[in-house]
Amino acid sequence: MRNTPIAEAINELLESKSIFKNRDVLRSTYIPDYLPHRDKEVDALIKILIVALRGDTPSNILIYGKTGTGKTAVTTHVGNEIEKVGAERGIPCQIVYTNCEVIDTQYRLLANLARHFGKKVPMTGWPTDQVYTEFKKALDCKERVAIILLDEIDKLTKKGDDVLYNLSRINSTLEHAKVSLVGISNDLKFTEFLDPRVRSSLGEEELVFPPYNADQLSDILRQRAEMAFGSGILDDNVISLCAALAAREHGDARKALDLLRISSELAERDRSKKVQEIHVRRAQSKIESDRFAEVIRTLPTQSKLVLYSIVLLDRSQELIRGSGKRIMSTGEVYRIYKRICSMIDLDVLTQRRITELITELDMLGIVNAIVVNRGRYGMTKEISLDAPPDHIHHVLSDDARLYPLVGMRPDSIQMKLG
DNA sequence: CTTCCACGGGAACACTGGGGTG
DNA sequence: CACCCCAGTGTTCCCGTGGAAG
Repeated sequence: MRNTPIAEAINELLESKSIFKNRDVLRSTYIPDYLPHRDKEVDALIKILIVALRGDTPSNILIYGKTGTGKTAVTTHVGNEIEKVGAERGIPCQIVYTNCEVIDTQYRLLANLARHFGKKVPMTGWPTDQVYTEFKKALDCKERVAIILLDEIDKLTKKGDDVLYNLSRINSTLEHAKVSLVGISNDLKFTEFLDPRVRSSLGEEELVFPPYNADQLSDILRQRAEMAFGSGILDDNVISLCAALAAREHGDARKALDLLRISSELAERDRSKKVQEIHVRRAQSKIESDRFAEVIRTLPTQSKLVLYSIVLLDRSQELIRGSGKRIMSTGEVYRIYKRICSMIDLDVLTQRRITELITELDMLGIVNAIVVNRGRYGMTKEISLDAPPDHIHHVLSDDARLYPLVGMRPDSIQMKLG
């Protein structure tokens, strides 16, 4: 039987043995039975939540820690175990996990909770207090303890802390059920802007997860690698390198796992039998540039246009005064923005709005923008690109709406400004 | 002391996608 | 069906404010 070249390539790839035994354990969403170097935190959490199994209401908890310090893993793990033990002993204890980055408004949070307890709530349409009432009714229909995990709780507080206020005092209005809240945040200061009553109620107990150091990260990686690979797949220094690179970034275990997984995938694509240091290095830069491209690609059109303006200015400044510092002001960016907006027939937003979009680009790490006071010459943001302009330009030019602009010379825009 | 330019908070508005009611 | 209500999002409008150069 004859195969086409493509079919042969597919067959070859299929038959070549994967270096993975189990790829999924390298994902940061996988939660192993034992979490290395988190015994203290697990213990503390159990001690607080255990009262749920005696039918009491556990204290509300706030958990802090940078990304990849195991907050979510520890919390969900402990939660699941408590729920399981409760079920075995016939004690009604329910854990509800909510990620507030996805479910980031009062309505959505309450609707989600209500649905969890079996109510049918439409995605939109109802007044919020009706959803709240429905949720309460569903919850209170029998004796139970509900532990509500609010991951990334800081994302919720921006849009009004009314929900948190209502939830934190819900116990006084319940007859049968009991609720305790576990907030997870990577922002230590997020309670600053909270209503003091909410703050004190939410933070009855506080736990802080310290970052992992390189040795601890190595332990975590070794544990996962044992499950993920057969023996002899990883070069000796691969794990310590992943750990070291991730330790440099505030001890982020997610980053460490991503590095290990991506570098193994790269090795596999290379049809290499082993994962080597070079694969880790390549994974490192791949992760970085993928993140960048992804962030830029998913930007709203208006933000893309602002960014495009900045890229154009960045280039033209180079033309004008050689390789200068390439710093521009909001006013300059806005002038260019208006120009190219009309060129591609898009609504021109106000400068007030553009200021905000620039601030967002700054927070995404695509540009640098610092506010300065230039005395007689007023106040502005000093803006500069924080990534290779060509890279940004390349990603931006993939957007169909920006086609008419691609290839336009920066100096032509300068000229048209007159 | 004035002046300049934009920052950034806050209110108000338009619009969307979904109710429920007569 | 028409009609009004609601939450949420993105935006505009208005405006007080900063702080060094002139």
